[in-house]
Amino acid sequence: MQKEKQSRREREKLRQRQELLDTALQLFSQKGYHNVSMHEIAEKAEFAIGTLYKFFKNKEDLYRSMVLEQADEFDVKLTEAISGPDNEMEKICRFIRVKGEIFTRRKQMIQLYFAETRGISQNMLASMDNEIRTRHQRGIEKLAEIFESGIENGFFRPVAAPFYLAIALDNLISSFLFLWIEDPESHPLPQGIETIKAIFFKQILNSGEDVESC
Amino acid sequence: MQKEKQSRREREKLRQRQELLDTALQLFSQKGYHNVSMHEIAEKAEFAIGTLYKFFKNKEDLYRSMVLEQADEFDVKLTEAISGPDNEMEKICRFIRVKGEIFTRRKQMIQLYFAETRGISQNMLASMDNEIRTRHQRGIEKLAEIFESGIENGFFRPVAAPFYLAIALDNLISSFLFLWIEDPESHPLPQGIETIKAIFFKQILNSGEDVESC
Amino acid sequence: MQKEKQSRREREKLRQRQELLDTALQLFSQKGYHNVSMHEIAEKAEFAIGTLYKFFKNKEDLYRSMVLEQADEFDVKLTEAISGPDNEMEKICRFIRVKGEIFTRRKQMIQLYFAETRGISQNMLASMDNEIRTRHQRGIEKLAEIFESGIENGFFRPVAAPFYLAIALDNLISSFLFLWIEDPESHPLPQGIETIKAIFFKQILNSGEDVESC
Amino acid sequence: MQKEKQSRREREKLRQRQELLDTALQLFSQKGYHNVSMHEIAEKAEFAIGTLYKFFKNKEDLYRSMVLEQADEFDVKLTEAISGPDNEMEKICRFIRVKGEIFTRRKQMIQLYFAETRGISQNMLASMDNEIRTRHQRGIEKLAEIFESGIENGFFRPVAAPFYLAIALDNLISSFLFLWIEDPESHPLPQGIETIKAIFFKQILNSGEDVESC
DNA sequence: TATGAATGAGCTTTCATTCAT
DNA sequence: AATGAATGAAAGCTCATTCAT
Repeated sequence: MQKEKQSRREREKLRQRQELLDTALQLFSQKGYHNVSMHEIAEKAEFAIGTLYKFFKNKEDLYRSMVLEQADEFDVKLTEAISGPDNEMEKICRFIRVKGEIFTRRKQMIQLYFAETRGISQNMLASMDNEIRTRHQRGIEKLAEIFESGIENGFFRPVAAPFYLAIALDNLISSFLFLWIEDPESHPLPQGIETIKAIFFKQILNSGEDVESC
Repeated sequence: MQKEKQSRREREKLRQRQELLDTALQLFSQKGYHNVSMHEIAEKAEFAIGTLYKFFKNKEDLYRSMVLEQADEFDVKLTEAISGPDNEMEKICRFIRVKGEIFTRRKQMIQLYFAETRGISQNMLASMDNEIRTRHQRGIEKLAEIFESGIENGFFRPVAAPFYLAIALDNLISSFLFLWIEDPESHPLPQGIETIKAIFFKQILNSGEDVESC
Repeated sequence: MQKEKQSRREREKLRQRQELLDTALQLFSQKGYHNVSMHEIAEKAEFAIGTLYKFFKNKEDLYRSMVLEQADEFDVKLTEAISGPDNEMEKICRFIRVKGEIFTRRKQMIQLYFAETRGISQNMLASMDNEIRTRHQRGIEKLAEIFESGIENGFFRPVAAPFYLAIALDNLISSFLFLWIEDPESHPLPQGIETIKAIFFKQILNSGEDVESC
Repeated sequence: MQKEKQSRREREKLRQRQELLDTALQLFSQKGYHNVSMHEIAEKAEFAIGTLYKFFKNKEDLYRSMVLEQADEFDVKLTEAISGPDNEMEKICRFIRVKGEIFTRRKQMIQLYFAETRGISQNMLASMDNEIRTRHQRGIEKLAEIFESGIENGFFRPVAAPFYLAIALDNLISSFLFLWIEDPESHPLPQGIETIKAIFFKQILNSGEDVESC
């Protein structure tokens, strides 16, 4: 019973922590790190300022935790998408689809994510920066492996190093997703995907038929 | 003589202004807008704080001026690169080359430029933001026109809308340039250019030979 | 008990606020608005600068609050003095007495009050200025009503419009009070009151005896 | 010739000084000491800031000089008014008239003058303050002498000490002048003068006829 | 001699963080 | 354990004053 109570309390604590992280995400992505005060976060999340500092030792820590949490989810999903027994084209199609879904559901997060994965972020924490980059790097490497095995079994043509193919694809996807986010009416997602297929896959696929399945 | 003196003073003033802008660029791109104080800029540039305020009416104005100056140079050069009487492939080759040169000479600036041209920046000035984006947009449109005319006269294959081709190319270039900036040894520029050619141009060119000329 | 605690805290808060207002009054009236810094007020009142800003949202707000508080007390007391069922002469005697008492107790305040009620103050807040003037105006009008009814029932002689009589009396009182404040030994209050009686009341009273009662 | 040139130069200098003082009066009385910058004064007077400092060693000195100059003029005129061989009533009539004229011509100055002659001024310079007060004091004493001699030769009734009569009259005049300045339409000057006569002179004059001559 | 560019002390205000309750 | 009042370092900015030209 003591244990159960303990765990109930702990669950409660985790829930509160999550609430703070969610509020932080919302405010930080809306206004940027320096334009959000700890008081504002505490107030919006309906906690006392002191409580905020029980969960996160300072503003940086809160920001760091929030970004890492977001990156975690991002990476977990993308890794999932390109794992499993399916063939390479299917994996890549799923990669595109999942990346699109994440973008759709979390426009907020994207700003943060890209701010951090690009060399753009001037954010305090070299360490956080590195951690996120490393993770993104690993994602890219996973994707590269797909291309590698795809090339090995004759699915793709070796038009470039697998790593570069992964880089190219990842960025092409992002480009069109950004376009779509900024103006969804003028640039619907399917159009972006079509373009990627037309430019990228027509070139690297040995047989063009499979592209349609995406 | 009076006139000469006048212009000497004015030149001196411009030089000082430029020095301040350079210092500001350096600090802002290293640490981010909110982590640089006006005193820090003044001190680093070896001016009194009051002098800083003679040149720029406030911090925002300084930042704005600095970013716009950078964007100006960026855009002027890129626009130059894709103007003139040459054929489309040559223009695009020059575009790639010039973009690479700019990246090479001004790593600092790039962070800022991308921070602003993407939807990432939560920076105060919607107006500045818009101005830069508009300019970048125009650059893309110029590039799109190249593709359009290239398609019209049978140089390129109409694999996608010219605007999307421009988006794709611009982003592919940036991707590999970033790669190179982060780790020039592992990812030399020529390799990036090769990849772009292999993926992008092999696909859209009607005749493959010209790619070599880049 | 909860309630009591609440009210204790609130009382404490009000006490602190009052302390700040008192310090502000002291410094502002000694040195003038622009010659007192927020840090100086905070230090003298033994609060941290941040605490000062918890109570007043900026310097102007602090000044405004302080002046209005003073004016409030001033006006409340003077209005009280000339209200009630007594005859006109008694009211006016009380007006003189109360005005004297206020001057006695609050030399500081007077400087501020006069700075504001005269056309002298170039103080930022037209609104505050107006509010205080309006209030002073109302006080004068009340006094004028006394003269009016005093004239109606034959107590005073209609030597001038009631409003002008009020103006004249109010200023005569102030004149002698200032004299006394500047040098109480040479110009004791009773002498001033005697002079007002001799000049003003001898002239407007229908029967001279009542003057003695003041 | 050298001398003449010298004096021409000196006259020129004086003219410039006067121009600066005039500009200073205008700005200071409009906006208050702390809301006017030395640059603003220099610019409005069309002098270089350095030149301003050639004439006045600092802001305080400029302000001081300007106020004293104004007070000088004020006092000179009022002293003139109550000097000469005329009888007391005529002198006092002239005093009222001249004070009115000064008010009329120089609303600006009045604010400053009163700000300084009352205990109101929190202005830096105790010395200036004292000088002006002393001067004002002397003016009052001159007026008191009039009353004294007027009493001596039976012109006025000794209803109060001459000094207090002077104080009372001076303040009554100011009161109605202020009233008139604030709202000339509702409170024309003649009405104020009538009231002073009715209240003050009816009481202290031995023979009422002369009042009309004012 | 007149100029005005340059200076930097000092102002108001914000906000991350602490700690007594 | 949770609270939020209190703290004070540090920011952006102004302006009186100086001094090289």
